[in-house]
Amino acid sequence: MLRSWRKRLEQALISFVQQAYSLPLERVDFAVPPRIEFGDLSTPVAFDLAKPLRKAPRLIAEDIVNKLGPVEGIRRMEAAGGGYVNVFFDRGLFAYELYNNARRGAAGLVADAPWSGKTIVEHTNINPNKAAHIGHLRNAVIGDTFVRLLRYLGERVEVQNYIDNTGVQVADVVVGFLYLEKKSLAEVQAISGKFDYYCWDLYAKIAEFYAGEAANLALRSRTLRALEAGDNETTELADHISTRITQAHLATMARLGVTYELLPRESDILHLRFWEHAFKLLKERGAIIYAQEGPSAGCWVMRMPEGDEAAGDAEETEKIIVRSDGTVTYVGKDIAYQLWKLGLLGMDFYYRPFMRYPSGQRVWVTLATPCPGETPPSFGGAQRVYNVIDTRQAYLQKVVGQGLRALGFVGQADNSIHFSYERVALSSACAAELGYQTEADANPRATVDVSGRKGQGVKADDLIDKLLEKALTEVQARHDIEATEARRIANQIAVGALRYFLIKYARNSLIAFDFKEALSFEGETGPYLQYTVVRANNIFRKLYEAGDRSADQLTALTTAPLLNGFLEAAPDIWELVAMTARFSDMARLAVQTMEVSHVAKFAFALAQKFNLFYHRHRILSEPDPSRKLFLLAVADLLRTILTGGLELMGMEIPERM
RNA sequence: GCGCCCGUAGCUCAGUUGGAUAGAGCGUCGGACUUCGAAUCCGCAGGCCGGGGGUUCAAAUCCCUCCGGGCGCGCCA
Repeated sequence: MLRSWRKRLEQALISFVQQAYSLPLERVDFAVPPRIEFGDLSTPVAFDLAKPLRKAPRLIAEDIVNKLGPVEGIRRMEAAGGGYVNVFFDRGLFAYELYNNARRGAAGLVADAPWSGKTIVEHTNINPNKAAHIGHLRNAVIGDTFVRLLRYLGERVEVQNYIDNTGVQVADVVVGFLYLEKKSLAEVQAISGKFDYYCWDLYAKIAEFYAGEAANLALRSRTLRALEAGDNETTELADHISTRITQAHLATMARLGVTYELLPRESDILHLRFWEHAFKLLKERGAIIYAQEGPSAGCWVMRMPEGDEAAGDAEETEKIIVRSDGTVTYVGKDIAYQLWKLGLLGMDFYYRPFMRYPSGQRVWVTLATPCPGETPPSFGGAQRVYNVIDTRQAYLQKVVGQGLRALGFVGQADNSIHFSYERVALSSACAAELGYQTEADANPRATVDVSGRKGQGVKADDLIDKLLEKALTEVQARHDIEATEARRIANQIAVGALRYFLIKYARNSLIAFDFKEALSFEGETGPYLQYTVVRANNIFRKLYEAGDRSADQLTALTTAPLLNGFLEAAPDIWELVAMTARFSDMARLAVQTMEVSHVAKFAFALAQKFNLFYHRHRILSEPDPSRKLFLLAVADLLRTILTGGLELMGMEIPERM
């Protein structure tokens, strides 16, 4: 809605500049003034006109203010500072329209029509050979929040979680079971308890096993080849491991409200010969070549230009795509997968249902052979793909893009976007707490890497359990309610705290994980936001309990003149109202910049404003009925918008806190 | 060596396409619960935005350079 108001003003300014100065303007930029006294919108347009008009910006601004004439919804304008044009809305009219839109529900908030085509977001992508840890959670929560943002803006989104079930990491655990623990498939199947935790420990032992005897490392290559060939006992064991671990990952993510639609498996890319097809194309185009000599002799490699070629110091590095033992690296398989995602491969998977969420939503998994039963939805073939992968893989993503370009898919390569983010490391204190380093080693400024290979990290389920336990204590300290209800609320709080913690940092910022911060429920945290909405909801619950039904017809009773009277007299409340209008702008910005932390920062700022409002104005005991109506409308607007913000972040609103 | 990222208050971090007096949280200290629930609110203190140069009417933001830190450059992913 704010956008249409802005548009109206922009049009008026453009035609005025055309008329008065005979200058064509394509667009006018607007900003939110730093303080509410400066108005509701501000434009530096006079600064841009200063040069062509050879006139001081301040004078141009005054000219615009004096001569522009009336614009619907604009109460007044003024020239300010060195040449800003500050614009003041008709507060009543604005609030009235805003409130009526919001009351229509989510649809009232959505501003954009969907553009044609489908968007695939690929996230999580944990190697299915061990339990998920805190680093994986950051990926999944950022990815899931981004998906919610895209859907809010009206885009058609398909969520994929790639299962790398034929890679070295799975092979390592297979080797661990077969040769280190000497277990048969049946024995592995019989392992009870948390299988992902069991594999976490086993995987941590494998490096030592390889280092022990030279022959041990050959077992990895042998296992890897068996996995690619398929249809053997080794593959059966690997399938059991990766499927069981994938189930564990999906269960962990479901605890946080993160869901998927398709699990594309790497083994199917191989067995359906997606890779062979892509390999053929790459060879035909000369995108990859066979290395006769040098360190990569016997491998198929892609040449990557490096340095400034024009300057003549063009050095080339080689990226191995097919190993000398004939197996394919991750990059090779990813090129084939990207081609499929963008609908460029001309081949498709087979599918079967993998599991069903409590909501009824279904997750599908790819297959290499036809499967009778339900017809799957149409997967793949997207116009645009976001790959949520941490920044350390930027080089590999570049190689994959290079591969697509070499095949002639230049525009499509640009539409396959690396959604890059920094990793989570352990703070020094945290690493010491977990016994990964001694107090003496601890450098308070440094961090310790999370490493699945070393078995170092905070496991996702452990962290969620810890949050849950703390939340339960807090809930029980405040309310005397039955156990299941307390647990449900504690769960909502735990999830809110964790998701907010993982979203509030900009994606470029490395998170030094610290239990004290992650487990905090005060200040800039998820529970703070939830508490804010709970407070607002309580007002309406109390009202209802007292038999007051006026809230049911708030919009009918709340007229623009009534709103205007109060809003003109209360700049702090107007500031709160005006801020809620920026919700859609914020969502658009978050998608444009691929920065989900904007949602977090916006929601927090809004909650702060509301808590201040809540503190200053007592609503239920307000004696003036029309003022009470006004305050109720403000609280109602706020809780609607803030609830929408929390939904974007995957946070639920507890009944009480 | 080459490439990418970062450096803002004691600590952890925000800061829209360059815009008006650089903001939060935590921590410290001091206040506010007979009130719609204090998981809250208010106040105090705390900054050559790593250094230097440049572009601009305007730089924390863009360019150059130096210093300090992280990551990548595997027949792992």
